[in-house]
Amino acid sequence: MAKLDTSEIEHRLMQKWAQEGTYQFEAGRPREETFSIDTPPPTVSGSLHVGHVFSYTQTDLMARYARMQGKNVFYPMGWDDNGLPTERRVQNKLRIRCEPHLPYDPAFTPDPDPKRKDVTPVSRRNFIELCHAVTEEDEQAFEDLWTRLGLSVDWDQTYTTIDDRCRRLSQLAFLQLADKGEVYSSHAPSMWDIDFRTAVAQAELEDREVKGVQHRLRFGIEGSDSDPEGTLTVMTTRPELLPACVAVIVHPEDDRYASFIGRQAITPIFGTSVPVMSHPLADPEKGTGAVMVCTFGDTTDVTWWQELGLETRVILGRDGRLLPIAWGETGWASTNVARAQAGYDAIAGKTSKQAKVTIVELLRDSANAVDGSDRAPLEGEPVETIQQVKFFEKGERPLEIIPTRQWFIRLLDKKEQLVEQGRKINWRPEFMRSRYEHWVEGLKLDWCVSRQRYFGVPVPVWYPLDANAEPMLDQPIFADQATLPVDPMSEPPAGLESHQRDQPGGFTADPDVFDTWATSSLTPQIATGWPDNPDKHASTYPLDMRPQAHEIIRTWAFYTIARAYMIDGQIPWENAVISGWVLDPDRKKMSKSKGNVVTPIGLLEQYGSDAVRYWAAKARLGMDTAYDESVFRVGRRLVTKLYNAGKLVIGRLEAVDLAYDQVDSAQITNELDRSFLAGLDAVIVRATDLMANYETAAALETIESWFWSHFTDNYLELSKNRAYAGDPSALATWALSLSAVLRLFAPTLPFICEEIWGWYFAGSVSDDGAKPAGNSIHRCAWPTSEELQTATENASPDVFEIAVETIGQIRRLKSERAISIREEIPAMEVAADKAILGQLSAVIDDVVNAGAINSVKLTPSSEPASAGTLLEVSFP
RNA sequence: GCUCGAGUAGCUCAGUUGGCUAGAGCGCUGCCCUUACAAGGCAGAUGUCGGGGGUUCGAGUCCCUCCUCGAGCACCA
Repeated sequence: MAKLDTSEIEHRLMQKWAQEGTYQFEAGRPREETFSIDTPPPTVSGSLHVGHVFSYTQTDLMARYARMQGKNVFYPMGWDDNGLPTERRVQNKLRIRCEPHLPYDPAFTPDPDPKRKDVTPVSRRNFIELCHAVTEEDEQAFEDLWTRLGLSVDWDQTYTTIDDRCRRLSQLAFLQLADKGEVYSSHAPSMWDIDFRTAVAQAELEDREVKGVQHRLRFGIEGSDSDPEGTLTVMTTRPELLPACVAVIVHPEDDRYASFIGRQAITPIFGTSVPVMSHPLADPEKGTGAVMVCTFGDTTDVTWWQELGLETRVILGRDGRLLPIAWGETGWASTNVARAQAGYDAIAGKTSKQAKVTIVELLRDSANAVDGSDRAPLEGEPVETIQQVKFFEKGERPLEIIPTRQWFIRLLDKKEQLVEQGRKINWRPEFMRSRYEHWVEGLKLDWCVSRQRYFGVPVPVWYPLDANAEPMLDQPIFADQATLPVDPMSEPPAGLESHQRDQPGGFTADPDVFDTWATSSLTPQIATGWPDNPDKHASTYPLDMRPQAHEIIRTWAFYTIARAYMIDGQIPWENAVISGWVLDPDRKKMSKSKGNVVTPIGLLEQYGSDAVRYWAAKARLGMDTAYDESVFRVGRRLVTKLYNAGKLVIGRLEAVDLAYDQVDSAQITNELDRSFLAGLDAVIVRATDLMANYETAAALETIESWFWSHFTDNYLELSKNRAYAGDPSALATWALSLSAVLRLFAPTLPFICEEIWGWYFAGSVSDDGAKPAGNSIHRCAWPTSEELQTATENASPDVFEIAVETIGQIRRLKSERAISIREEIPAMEVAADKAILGQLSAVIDDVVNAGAINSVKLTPSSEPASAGTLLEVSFP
């Protein structure tokens, strides 16, 4: 019991728990005795921030509570290391870039000098090896932080989303879906990031506001050359897509354009003949009411293109630059080939942004864009506007829609069932359910799972090559499920030889990898041992709890529910527990990109792990919380108080050589003690109820406020004299109540509670049910009413409250007179109702002792005391 | 535009199914070194419960409406 040194305690206990396997999952115990958690595998992209500390602590509270309820807690940890964030981090950190066509160089070592301007191209295999090396380093740092924070994770249950088992399960789950006809590949317009050069899924899109300029483009109408009214004007923010125009759409009931429907319009400059058609999605209120459809400017274009069977004229390449296009007899048709080609050559090879500028200049300069007329193709002045544009959530330039071949998992045919699955899950807080439902109901696309990247789980597919070495994409060769994981880029499919790779009549690999979510949506299966360890799976699945943040309801939660439904028709977990965000004092979300992040390890050093956990535990589930360091200080104060209270109580118990297993609650006969314990009992009942409902913050509030106002500030003060005098009732009460207090705080403050527990309670106690057994408080039972029953029989908390009110008034009188609490007062008078005085008289000795009162007079009064009090204390 | 959440003391927040005089912590003021604790203790001050209307014996809490902030989804020519 030296001076409190939280850092020393933390390091010592971290080691003890690891050595003793305090948090180990016990294989073989039945499902109903198990509490299993589908832990979010954090993205291993460099560093954890204070938001992680916040939400993972909230999960740990539930894990620890369940463990104290006698549950066999299954609390695994995963690292999500596959995917773009890792690739990007490795690229930046090591100054390299993956160039898949390069040969493997076993001797390559990166030069991470940050001053170096250039970037070294490396082979795919080198790149993947370096990704592994970097993530291993990061994962160790993450584990160290979690351990220091006191997460009661079973470190034997870990996985990384790129490890062999995850790659195998990810591929297996995909192949099983292929067997059921739930996956397909198609060459279709897809959301495409031109920087990462990969397709992205609907769930990874986000809208951002971008300044745009609206231009009015005048199209000619075929056969109306001489008619001054024979033009049609469209409005567009993407004039550079004019060569990709395939139709003009108007609303079927728009009278202005009724006579144009069914005729052909001629695009300015390029002289392309495109049909004028009607479709209800054209909004007469917007722009001119007439829209040009391009392949592809936005998702509505895709809809029109599909529903109206329009032509395809793609001009954007995968790098976001305009493709070279030939016009004329063998190329694209135009009423004026030379002019179309000249116009296009001016924009070919440019980015969309550059081409936009050029094409507007061309249109402006063009006096007679429409053949044989003088009508200027640009009408009026451009108008600036703010538009909502779709971005990849990790991207920096707007997404384009580019036709590519991608693999999809069918979801659109399961929307109703997936909403239904969501209704079987308890969402905490409940209102988060609506986020899930809105997302499912708003789904527009199947799940695009292929990515044109490198550090991921390979799509386990090859294609046969025909005699011309062209892949037969409609005849994919799926990998044998017994040989997973497989890398089609380095292994041949069953029945073929490596030398046939990329040869006519041979095979070629699908070069893509899966979307990270395609693997992380399987964490319930990965963690619980599906399908290799059926016993473990049966004893942990479906899991009890999925903790996660609200911004990934549409990705992780949704995909996980969908995968589980397709695998076994079940919900993956009973409870979706949604944490809030940590906001900085300006109420912006704290994130690395905003540069306002505080490093967690520094906080743990400064305030102690328990104090940081206290801050996380005080926040209500699902509520965003402002980052406020004063709460850490409050937590630290609580830790210090517990330490000191523990020192006082245990110091006394040891001074009289009273071991915990000698404590006899039948000796608790003093009314103050009994009444105090009755109040503790009420706190236990309420806290237990709240914890069972995942209301950890409210439970802590209940325990904490009682601890200060009843336990330390009043009960210990009131009973101290008796305890020092060796009164068995007081000593037994001290032992029982401190034991309960430590266990109530143990989930929130695991370090200090374990430390104090070790001074006295650990190992010295019997294993008779209510009394805790074992060497660690974290394997002990959560307090119950039963363990206090002997002492609290027929006791009411009221007597203690009356004593508290009396000592409170004594202190106030002394405070008003500016005298020390120890200063002796010769006489005191208490006026109150007879019944109150009766209760008070049973405990008055403790009150006058604690208040240093020499004599007391109890005066019955028929008048009620002053408003709000039961009694009136005065010093005559 | 639709949906969800939030609005309570200077700050951060709690207020169960309507019920005594609306609470806590921080901060602030004053007092007290009391044998666990000065990294402490005790005491004190502080409110148009976002605005308006309604239901009720009674509304921070229920209903209607409006305002502000945050978020999700949709639209986005």
